[in-house]
Amino acid sequence: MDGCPKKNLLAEVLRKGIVLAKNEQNPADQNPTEESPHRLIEMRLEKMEELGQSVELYPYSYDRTHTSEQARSGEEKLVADETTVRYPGRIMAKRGTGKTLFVPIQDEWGILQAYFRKDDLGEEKFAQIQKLIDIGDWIGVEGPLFRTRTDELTVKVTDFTFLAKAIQPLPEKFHDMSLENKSRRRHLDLAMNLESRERFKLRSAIITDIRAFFAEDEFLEVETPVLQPLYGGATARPFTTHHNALDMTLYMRIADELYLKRLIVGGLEKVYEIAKDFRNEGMDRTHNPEFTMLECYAAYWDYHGMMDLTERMLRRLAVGFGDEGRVTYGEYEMDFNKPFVRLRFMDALAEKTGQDLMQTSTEDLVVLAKKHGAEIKKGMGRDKILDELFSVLVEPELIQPTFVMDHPKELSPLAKAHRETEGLVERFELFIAGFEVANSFSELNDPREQRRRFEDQKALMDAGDDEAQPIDEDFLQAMEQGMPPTGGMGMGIDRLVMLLVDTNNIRDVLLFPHMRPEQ
RNA sequence: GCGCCACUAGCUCAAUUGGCAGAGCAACUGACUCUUAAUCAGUAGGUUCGGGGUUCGAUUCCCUGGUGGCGUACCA
Repeated sequence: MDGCPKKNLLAEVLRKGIVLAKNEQNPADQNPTEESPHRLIEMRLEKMEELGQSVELYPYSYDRTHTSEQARSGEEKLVADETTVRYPGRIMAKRGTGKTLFVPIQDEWGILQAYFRKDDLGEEKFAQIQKLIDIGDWIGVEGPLFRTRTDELTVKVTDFTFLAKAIQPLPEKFHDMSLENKSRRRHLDLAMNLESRERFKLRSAIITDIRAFFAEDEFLEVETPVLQPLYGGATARPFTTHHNALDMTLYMRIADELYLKRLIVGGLEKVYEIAKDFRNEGMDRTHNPEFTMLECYAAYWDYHGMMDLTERMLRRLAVGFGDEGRVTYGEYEMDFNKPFVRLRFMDALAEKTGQDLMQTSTEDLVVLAKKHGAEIKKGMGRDKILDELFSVLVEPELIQPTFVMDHPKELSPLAKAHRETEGLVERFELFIAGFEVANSFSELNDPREQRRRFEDQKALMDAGDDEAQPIDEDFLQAMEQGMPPTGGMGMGIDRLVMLLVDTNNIRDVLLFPHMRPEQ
């Protein structure tokens, strides 16, 4: 094998070839990197220059008479009346047969095809569209509508206006872009994928409908600070920033809860905010560093009131955006028309384990949890073990909308103690398709108790827990002014949208998800 | 954070044991007056993610850095 003559000969020839190529290259090629990478762009710039000699390259406006949708819906009358339409959009393809040219033009609502004929347009104009105007450019076409032999609604172009040049080429049209490319260059994703457009329009419509829902219920939409001198209302690490004029540290909010409660103290009885929150934590399929959170608070309500509100809201969304109240998510089919299941936390565990765990000793609880495959770490409190057990035994089965209520106390530092059962709090979480959609409490409004809990948090913080909350004296002072009984609810809007548009990746519902910088 | 996998033309992807880096779309030239993934003939396009190593020879094997995907952990 080693001395194979054929092999050595081949190697020698190849080596010579490489040396030759190098020798050729060195003297001749002064600028080897200059030429190739942008050849497509250079080509387009050249065409642009030529086109610029006869038309305005970047005109200021265009008078549209019809969108693609309006042209389609009004076709019968438009064709009968031989109405001249003026239709602008982006060129998505060019199909020429020498002296004719078919050009699909896309606007926000879809694609309408345009038909260019040399005989109709004359030599110069036809040469423009055929030679100088590229896929990706924007034009407005003018002419009557007709149906082609293959029954495609088409603008028969009598004149057209150049609207803007695309120096960059569009991506290839019949393969999907990678999720990375879609997320990094959303403008291309939106240009190429109408279903992506529809998804983001749906997100917008969902949020609009949520606002309408709260307006009908006479909630007041408010805005509270994003930049906060102290962060709170959740357990999470914050982003930190600096105010130059005041020379002070400010934090991006991790929640708006503490400010909304001050409004309740002030006498605004029903408030809500759709807030961007920021948490300095890991990113994955279901977490983005900035995300949209709905929080609402209502004076004189408890968590039962919030449960009713949450159920009404989600049923409305499922009717509006699902199939008559039914929503498909992956392999699951949920029916929002039926009353949501209401399941007490401890009852669910009792049913799964066959015993009342309120009475079980912590030692027995650890044994039980391990038996069911829950991960038990040192230092976990009794309630934390219950939570682990719950997430292993119960959560995966919560496909239909289900309120899990009355949690153990340790898990819920912001909730009011349960009015009947010792050791529990008045809280609910809404689970749908196996993940948590909403979280709600009868809000704690005793300032002495609130101060104790802040001090517990402070102790955790001093012990090195970087997710613990600092003591917020301003908030405590507001609470000392007296907050009426209040129900509060928080809902992750991004995850709600994921559910309604049936995707398992948060990047599909965020126009510009956070990405690591390229290179 | 950790683990596994991926990165090749503007885009989507090939490339046998380590042996001349390819296709489709987009682009360019030409033909074609109802096309619709138009068609036909031809042309051009590459730092194979960066850096190092092994080898006569690396897209391929090893090390290292980057980015991404999936899983997992933490977490609304």
